[in-house]
Amino acid sequence: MTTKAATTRATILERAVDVASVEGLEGLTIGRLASELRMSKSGLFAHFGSKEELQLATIEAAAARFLREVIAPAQREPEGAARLRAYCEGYLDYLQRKVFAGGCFWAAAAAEFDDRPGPVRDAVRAGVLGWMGELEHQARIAGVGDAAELAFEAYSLGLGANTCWRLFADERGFKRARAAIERRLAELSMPPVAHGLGA
Amino acid sequence: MTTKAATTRATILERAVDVASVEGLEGLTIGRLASELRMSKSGLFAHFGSKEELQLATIEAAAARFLREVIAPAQREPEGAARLRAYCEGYLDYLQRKVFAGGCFWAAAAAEFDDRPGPVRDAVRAGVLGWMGELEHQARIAGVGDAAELAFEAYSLGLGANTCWRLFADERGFKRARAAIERRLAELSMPPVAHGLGA
DNA sequence: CCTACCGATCGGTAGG
DNA sequence: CCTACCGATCGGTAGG
Repeated sequence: MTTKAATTRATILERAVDVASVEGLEGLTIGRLASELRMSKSGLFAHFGSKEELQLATIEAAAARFLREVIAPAQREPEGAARLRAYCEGYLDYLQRKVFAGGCFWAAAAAEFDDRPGPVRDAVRAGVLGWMGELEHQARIAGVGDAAELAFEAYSLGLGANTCWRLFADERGFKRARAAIERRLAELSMPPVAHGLGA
Repeated sequence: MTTKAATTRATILERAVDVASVEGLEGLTIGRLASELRMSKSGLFAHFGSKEELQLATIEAAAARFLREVIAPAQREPEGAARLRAYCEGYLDYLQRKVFAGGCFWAAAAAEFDDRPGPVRDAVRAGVLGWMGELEHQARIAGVGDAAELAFEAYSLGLGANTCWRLFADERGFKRARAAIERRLAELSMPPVAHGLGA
């Protein structure tokens, strides 16, 4: 039954996403994944046809999980500043909730493939671009002058919090990222003239 | 001669650092490194004794390069705000100058090993901690209230610029990181009372 | 989805 | 620093 095959495929990919978030998309080996799932290597392999296709399918599954856990909940907030804040909060929450076993899947995949041209890099790029695009879009709606600048800052603070937490087991990165974002958002409600003070 | 062996070892490690910044410390294989350097695998291997020792030596060599290219030049500036700014500028410069073939060695190594306990992770941790510690130390001397917060922000913006540059070939991250840091440093010269406005 | 197998490459060793 | 080799694992295939 094609339904059963689809279920098996989904089971494989849920595990693949967590393995890849810890060991990387290259460290995600077919043999290891198969033995963890108590399947034969070739049985698992048949669902994808090549390691690259497995990597691409894993990225797709990670995107679906990120959408479900971070993007969609924030979309209950009205567009603009409220949704932008919800994205930032939601991202930090998603790290703390360990939605992926090894911290942010995208941060790991981006660092791993950012210098290796090919379909895998393109897929990672599309995922990260989508996230940064959402941040920028909401910043623009919120009336931020340089929305791309704010999106870059929010994105960067998320990366920093992820590194602090995974590398140092230091949860203070979450608080620090929140503080930086809140300070930045607070500035937005200041009258434009106030911005000239320090310049 | 022990001198010749040391020279060979240094040559190996210079290459290893660049390979690792692109392919990762796990993707740094002894066979590949040997063939690139036109050495036998076992000849290269003999310098280190295990792959883990090669990885640790590679991290050491990367630390020396980072010290030479980023830390040391900034240390010509007086301690405090000037040196903090020099660290940030120097870091962004070092990315643009392609001091490592694959962008920031530390960003790549941290993402790769942040979930894998062991000596390699410990060494990466020590390197990143040293960098963040420098930032925090100078922020403290500059009289910043929450020096750790500022160090976290500066560190994060560097990570973000690195990702933009490597993943998207987007140089605007450098400008954006500089803008964010300059805005933040500009706030520091404002009278304390001004900080209360947005709170 | 399985067993059985392929060539290539991995980290590492023996012996010089 | 070399040649020659080891067992294990890699991605992938044949055939069912």
